[in-house]
Amino acid sequence: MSEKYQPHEVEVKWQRKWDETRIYRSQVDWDKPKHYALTMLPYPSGDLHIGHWFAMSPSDARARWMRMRGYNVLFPMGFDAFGLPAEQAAISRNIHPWKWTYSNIERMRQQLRSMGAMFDWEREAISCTPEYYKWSEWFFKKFYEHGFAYRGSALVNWSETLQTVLANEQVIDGKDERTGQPVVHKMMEQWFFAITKYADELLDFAGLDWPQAIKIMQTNWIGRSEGARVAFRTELGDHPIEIYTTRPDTLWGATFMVLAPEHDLVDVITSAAQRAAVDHYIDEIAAETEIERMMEHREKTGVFTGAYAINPVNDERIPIWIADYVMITYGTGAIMAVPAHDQRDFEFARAHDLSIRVVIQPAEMAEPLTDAAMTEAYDGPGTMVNSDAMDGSQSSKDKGRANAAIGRVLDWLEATGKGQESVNYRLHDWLISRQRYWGGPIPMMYDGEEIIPVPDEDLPVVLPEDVDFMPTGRSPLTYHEPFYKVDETVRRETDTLDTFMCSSWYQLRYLSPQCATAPFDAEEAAYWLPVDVYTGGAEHAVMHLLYTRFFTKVLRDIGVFDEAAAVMRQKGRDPQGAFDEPMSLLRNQGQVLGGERQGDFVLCSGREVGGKLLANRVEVAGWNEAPAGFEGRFGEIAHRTENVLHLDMAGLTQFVEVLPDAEIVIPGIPGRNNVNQLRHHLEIQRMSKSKGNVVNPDELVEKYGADVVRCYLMFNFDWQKGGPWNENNIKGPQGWLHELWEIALAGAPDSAGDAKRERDIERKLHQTIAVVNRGLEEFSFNTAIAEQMKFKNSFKAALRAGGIGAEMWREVMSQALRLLAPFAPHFAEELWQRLGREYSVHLQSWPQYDAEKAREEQVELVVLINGKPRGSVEVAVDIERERALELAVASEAAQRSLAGKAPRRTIFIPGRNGTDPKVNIVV
RNA sequence: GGGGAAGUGGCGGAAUUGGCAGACGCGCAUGACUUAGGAUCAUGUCUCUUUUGAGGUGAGGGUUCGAGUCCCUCCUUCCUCACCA
Repeated sequence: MSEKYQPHEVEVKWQRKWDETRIYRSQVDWDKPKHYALTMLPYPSGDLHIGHWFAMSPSDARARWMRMRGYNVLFPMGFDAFGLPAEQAAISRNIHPWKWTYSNIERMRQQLRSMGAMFDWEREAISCTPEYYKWSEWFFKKFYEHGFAYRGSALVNWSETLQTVLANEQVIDGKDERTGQPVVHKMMEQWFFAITKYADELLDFAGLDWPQAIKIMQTNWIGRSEGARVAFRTELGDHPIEIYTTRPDTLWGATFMVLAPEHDLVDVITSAAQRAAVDHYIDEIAAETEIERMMEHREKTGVFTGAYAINPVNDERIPIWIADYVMITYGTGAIMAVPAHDQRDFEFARAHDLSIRVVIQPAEMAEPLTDAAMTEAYDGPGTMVNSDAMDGSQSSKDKGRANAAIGRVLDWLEATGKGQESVNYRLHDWLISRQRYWGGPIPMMYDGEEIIPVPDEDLPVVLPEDVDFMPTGRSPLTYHEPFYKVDETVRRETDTLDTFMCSSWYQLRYLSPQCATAPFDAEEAAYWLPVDVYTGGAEHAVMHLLYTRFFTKVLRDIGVFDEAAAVMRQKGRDPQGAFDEPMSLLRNQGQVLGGERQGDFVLCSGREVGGKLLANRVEVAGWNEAPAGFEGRFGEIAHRTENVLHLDMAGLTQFVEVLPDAEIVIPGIPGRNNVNQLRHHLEIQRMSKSKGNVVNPDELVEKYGADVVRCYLMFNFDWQKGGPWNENNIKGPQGWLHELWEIALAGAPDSAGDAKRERDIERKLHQTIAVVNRGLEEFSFNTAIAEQMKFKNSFKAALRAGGIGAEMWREVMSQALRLLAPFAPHFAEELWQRLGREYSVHLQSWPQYDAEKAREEQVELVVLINGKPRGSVEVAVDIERERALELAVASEAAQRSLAGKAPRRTIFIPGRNGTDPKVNIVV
């Protein structure tokens, strides 16, 4: 009996040895091709989550593969260490954020090491250290000097719970995206980054190999739209009210205007008679949170201001209302309302008895459309009517100038000076300041109204440690006098930087985390940039991933990369485009979800038809046994397709078709229920502490060893999709490694080699190499491992059958272990050593795929009859078309189907890349 | 409501450009070994059918010699933005 594989001893041993021998140290080497592989850095929350393993260990496998293929690979790791949780821990548990963060980092570093990844720890960067945030501050100053950072007043998202403002990107459904607490809009003076200056460039993804979904999300977030700005003046006084519209072709249909309640002009134009009503409405709206304001299917409320505007296109007098369905944050915060052709305006008009005028006659309608006949707004294509000189223009479904009517009106507006063609963005400037302590200080000072940047030689502005964390909600910096009081008149900024700013450039700090004279070393940047492969979660689609693109573009434009570009030229590399985008290729992993959940046990009654129960009543039972005397079917819903339930009762599957009008009784849910509400036992959900379905990676490593966990994560999921956790499946990869261990320790056979059998295993090996390469290339880690399992099966069978000589055995093992090394680094290293090979397997070159060796000699010629496989004939791999047709037609399967007749048609499908050729015979 | 992704065995999931659907693994079944097995090994495992054969990738239609893959209609699920003017 051979020795068992002991993961713990082996893994710790090799982790130490790798450290000691520094085999993962990455250094600039201009003679080697570079590969910068980056995986998103974690926030030091306390413990490494299985999600971190799922994101990082496949990324590590891919980085290792690139390295073995001869690339000089940089695969760094660090911590995104500023942020609110540390501060909350300080307040609630009286522990300093430094201490909390550092002990978490300490712990997570150990957990990361247990993963066996090839992180180069010498390049570790931690965003909350003065050595790091000095350069965050420096960048802030650069942005300020070049007009990309400015202080401005704006309506911002304020979180009462967090006592800070948040960026738009951090607010989801009116709630803070981290804590789920509501936010309110507040007018405040804050620091902004001018990301909107790059709106158009950020819409350009040319040359980026990023997931389509991310590109679309960013495009939607930026929200570019084309239309016109038109100023309506008020009837009394000349207060122009500028509106933005994407439908200038409906200008003649504007029967009223609506301003957002927060609009500046509301106060100016409101009549004395309406003053009380308007003020009352504004107060009501202000008291609402953003969540309430965004409730679906809200009634369209609003009040008349008492003022009238003049529509510049036809000089009509129209009333001005305020309503909360107009958002101050979009466009100009004011709209012309065209109820006939905009659903929201339509609803508002009907609710407040405002007039509706049709100005687009529907294309498909013979009779003129009248407002009385309308039950909803018409926003389809048609002909402009009631629009003076523009009548007859054709309005299509297209947006912008692609629509003839819009184009014509835009020209007319420009020519008459009544309006301008205009592009609008949903994107707002990035609100960068936070009223919190645990962030990078903003290096600015104030002398009264005057803004004074902190001189470079005084950077970094250091976060004071001796502060009190009182549960006031306010940042301790605001009452730490030595910090904010620079001298008698000068006060220091007490707001800190959004942590997303710190993570917008961390890929640069990894290049030279110890560099004291610059944010990064120019030569390192010249060699390593841009990041070649970036992996991480899709939840950062419009925050981090948009910010870091913006950041990179600004740095490029203000010359931060100039020196690196010079080094590139000097080394004979073209810097053109190298600094346009931070990451050339991006892939998102999916999410590991909690395990299966028990489903509903149901009692179904109805009538039996053909082995199936047609149920007219389904009741969800609170127990798992049928009551005595119950007739019908009872069981757990194992599966459901449409209205057919697959009931599992004592391992037997029964089918129940739920009739459309069946009564469905679910305890606790009164009223009519739907078949869709029935839960089958596969329902899965996100892992969370409150659901008690969290998987702890430390325990898994303890139980199975890191390599088994790595292989399980890579093998059992489609990495880009994620899926439910099922620890039973870990037996697959575990058994595979176990068998490999047995094979390796059994040693080389002493039987003589048989040429044909050795050729067979060699062929399989090279076929495996090809599939593993493709799997790693395409982030299809599961197929890369499946193919190696298959190879193990073949090799095992071959060894049992005999005919594999010692030399071939050693050759196969050598290659197989190198294929395995990126996936199971410790295990492969251990066997590599036990087979007497030179340290380290990770310093070996990747097995070279040899197409000639992978080539099959004999293949199956598949005979298809009308496209369905019906037989096969063994033939040579390079069989000619004519010969294949002949053999196929002569085959038994074909003869049977043809029954003496000639085929109507025959099609030869050659075998690609060694796959079987086929002949389709149409009879 | 807009935008996007996806629906394949009991389960996780495979299937280059349309070319043998269900690789690999889990589970399950049978057998072997064992004092024992939640260990290990072997064999089998889409469905129906006696062989033969027939059917089968959410539903329905279409294109094609041939469709999981392409097109149209619909259903379901997930993600995302959301009164976006």
